[in-house]
Amino acid sequence: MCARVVDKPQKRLEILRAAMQVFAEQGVSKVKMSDIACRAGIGKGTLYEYFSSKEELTAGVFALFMQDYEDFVGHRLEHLGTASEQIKAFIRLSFEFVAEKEDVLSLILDLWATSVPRSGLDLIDSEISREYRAFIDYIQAILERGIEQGDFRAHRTDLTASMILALLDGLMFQAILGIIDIHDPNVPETIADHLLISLAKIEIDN
Amino acid sequence: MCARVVDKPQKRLEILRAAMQVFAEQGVSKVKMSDIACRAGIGKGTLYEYFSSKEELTAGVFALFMQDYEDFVGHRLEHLGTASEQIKAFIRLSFEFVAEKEDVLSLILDLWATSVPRSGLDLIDSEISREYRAFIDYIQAILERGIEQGDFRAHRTDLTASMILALLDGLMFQAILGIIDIHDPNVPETIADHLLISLAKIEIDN
Amino acid sequence: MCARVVDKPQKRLEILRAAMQVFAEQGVSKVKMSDIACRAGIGKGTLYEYFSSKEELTAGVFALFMQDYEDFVGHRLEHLGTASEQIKAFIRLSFEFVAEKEDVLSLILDLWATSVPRSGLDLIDSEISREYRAFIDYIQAILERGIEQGDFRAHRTDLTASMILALLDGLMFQAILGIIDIHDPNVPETIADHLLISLAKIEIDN
Amino acid sequence: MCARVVDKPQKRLEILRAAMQVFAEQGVSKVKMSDIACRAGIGKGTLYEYFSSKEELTAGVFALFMQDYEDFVGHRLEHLGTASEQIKAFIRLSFEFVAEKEDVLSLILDLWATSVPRSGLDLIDSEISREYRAFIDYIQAILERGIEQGDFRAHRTDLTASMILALLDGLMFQAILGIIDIHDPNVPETIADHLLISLAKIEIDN
DNA sequence: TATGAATGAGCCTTCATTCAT
DNA sequence: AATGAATGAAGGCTCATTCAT
Repeated sequence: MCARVVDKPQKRLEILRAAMQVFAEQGVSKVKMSDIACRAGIGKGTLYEYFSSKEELTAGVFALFMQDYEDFVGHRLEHLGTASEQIKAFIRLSFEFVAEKEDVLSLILDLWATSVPRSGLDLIDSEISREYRAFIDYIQAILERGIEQGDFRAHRTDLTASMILALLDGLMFQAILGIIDIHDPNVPETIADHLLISLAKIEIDN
Repeated sequence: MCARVVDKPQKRLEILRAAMQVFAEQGVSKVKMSDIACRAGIGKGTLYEYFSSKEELTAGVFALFMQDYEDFVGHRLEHLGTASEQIKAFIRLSFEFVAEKEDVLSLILDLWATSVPRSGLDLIDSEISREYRAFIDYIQAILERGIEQGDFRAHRTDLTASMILALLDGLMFQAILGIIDIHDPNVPETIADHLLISLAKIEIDN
Repeated sequence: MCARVVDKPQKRLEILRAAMQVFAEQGVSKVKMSDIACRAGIGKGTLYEYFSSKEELTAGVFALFMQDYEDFVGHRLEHLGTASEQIKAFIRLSFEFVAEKEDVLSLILDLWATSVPRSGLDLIDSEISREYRAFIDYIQAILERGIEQGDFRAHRTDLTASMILALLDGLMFQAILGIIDIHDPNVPETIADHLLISLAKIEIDN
Repeated sequence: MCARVVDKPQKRLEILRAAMQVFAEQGVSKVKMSDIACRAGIGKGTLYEYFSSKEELTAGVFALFMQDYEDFVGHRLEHLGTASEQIKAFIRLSFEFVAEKEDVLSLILDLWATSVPRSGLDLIDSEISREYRAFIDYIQAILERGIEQGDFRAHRTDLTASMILALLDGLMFQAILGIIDIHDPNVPETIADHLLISLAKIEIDN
């Protein structure tokens, strides 16, 4: 009769948020579509109005998580001055992000596991790889600028960028396992210091 | 009088190796018990003579992987001299290990995803956590000795140990994604250099 | 807006009736869930919308059978006059019931075998025991009233009640084996006569 | 080399006794061949030296149980005088038998359930039926003799024989359920009294 | 548009039976 | 004769997906 007006994109987002929670709590492979529907407060069949399969929904959750990270970090980095400051801020913001997202932190592991090329979930894995490379490029660009501006010594910035992200990833894993305290501000501070020391121009000069 | 003689521990190991391969190729959750049996060249039912469930078999695979790593790295580290050398060797050996194990590398991600505390697989998760902490302690001990011996400046060795492992973990992830080349000897070299620079006593003195 | 409308209790009953048939034909342990689904004209998975396991479904079938018996016998007994008449009617109705239910008669044996305390099927066994005792109490009450009213001589009514049910159970077993003819009206008649003779007040008086 | 001398029939019997125990404890369908082998203290494969299948072994257990009953009751009945005494003794001995066999009592229910014609276990079911009819014939012969000798009134002895066995079967079931106390000597006494009253010549005369 | 009842392919696990020793 | 490791058919149960309402 009369078409109820539904904000589809909005509802889609709500579903993704609900799914993200449940995925984080139980792990992607243990979660049933009905669990997600239940958490989202909708019917099981309705999920399929927004996502054509569990795989697509999963990909959507992962994409959203990456988007959250980009939004969280990206916006606050742009107006910063030196490359050093940006690197330091990047590390700090990354920690803040995971601290804030603590409840869905374990999702990252599933995200990683799912992103390995062999998995049938091609929707996801190519996406992740691309996003990941984009982050590396982003960091690398900062490093390059740092070298240009005399902040950093010249070096293989691609490797350093990889290192920085690797460091953050690995620490997130330890945070999930409860090995490091994600809320301790000393941690990102110390990490950043170590890093900047090894990048500093003065080291080489000596 | 007496039945077929079988080296049970040996066969158990063969099954684990077969399972490790299949897990790496397809991901733990996609692999069927029949796949493993098939790869191991035995009947499906025979698996249950050695493992009471898929979960237990999975735990066994993970434990074996960790054991492989410990064996690979541990044995070659002991006879080395200075702490610096040991750290450098640890990084290099870790890279060598993953380069050698390239075919089962992606298993690590499943291992991690499975090891997050919430997952029902308690057999695994406590094991992983414990193993992981043991590694950190091991590195930390090297660092402490390095400080005593004047190789390294004084600092929070717990954090540095965490960092080193995090770095290696994160890089392994990138290796799996194909972002870094695990066979390039420059990578561990550069990583180690960065690290040692940031730990070196002389930097601070200056 | 709203999903398919289904009379769940009604469908549950239909499934139980179908299962009852198949159980009677092949024996509980030989019947597969898929057999039941097939007979009920539904999909295998649908069974699990109504029963969480084969055990629960089995318990449901048994409960239904007992219910049928209670309904069949109970309703027609109430308006009868003397205790003698009621006992006689109880025996006759029990025979009529099994004659009518001839097709599912053999189910009783499975029901009994399953109801023995040791079997894991606790859902069933406690139920059966309780129902059985209820029947005994019911008969005992009739006997007590018969004594009060001078129909029967005084005696241990609990034992007699047990006897009466035992007799009926045992004869049902023989009916299943084809040893007695359940349709012969002389059988319940003769049984009842024997019984009433042994209960009659006049015997003792003499 | 040298053939070990084994008393096959003896060992066969030991296996049957072991199986009888386990069947009684867990129910025929829940018992695994390995359980029986374990209880019998032999290897799983050895069972198949004595029985070609689980079905045959099960049939053997049931036959043994019937044999035990026949032996227990039969031998002590022969030298008794009147038919009344024999009937009374038969009831008492039946109770004594189940009291003595209390540990394997629940086996009877499985025996019955298995004996229903439709069950695939044809080995067993025809056997049971035949044995059962033999018992009825036996009782009937006693009754006939009782009539000839003037102990009992004339009546349909086939039905009475059925009744007597039905009564005993039904009471055994109640004993298994814990409804009657198998050790209470009043029970068989009372049962027998009821029965003999209803059979007595004098009743009819009056 | 929303729903949840229905479905059946698919998987883990069991266990009677076989057979090499 | 005795054994127990190996097997694979079989069955209970799950869950992503469909579709009638």
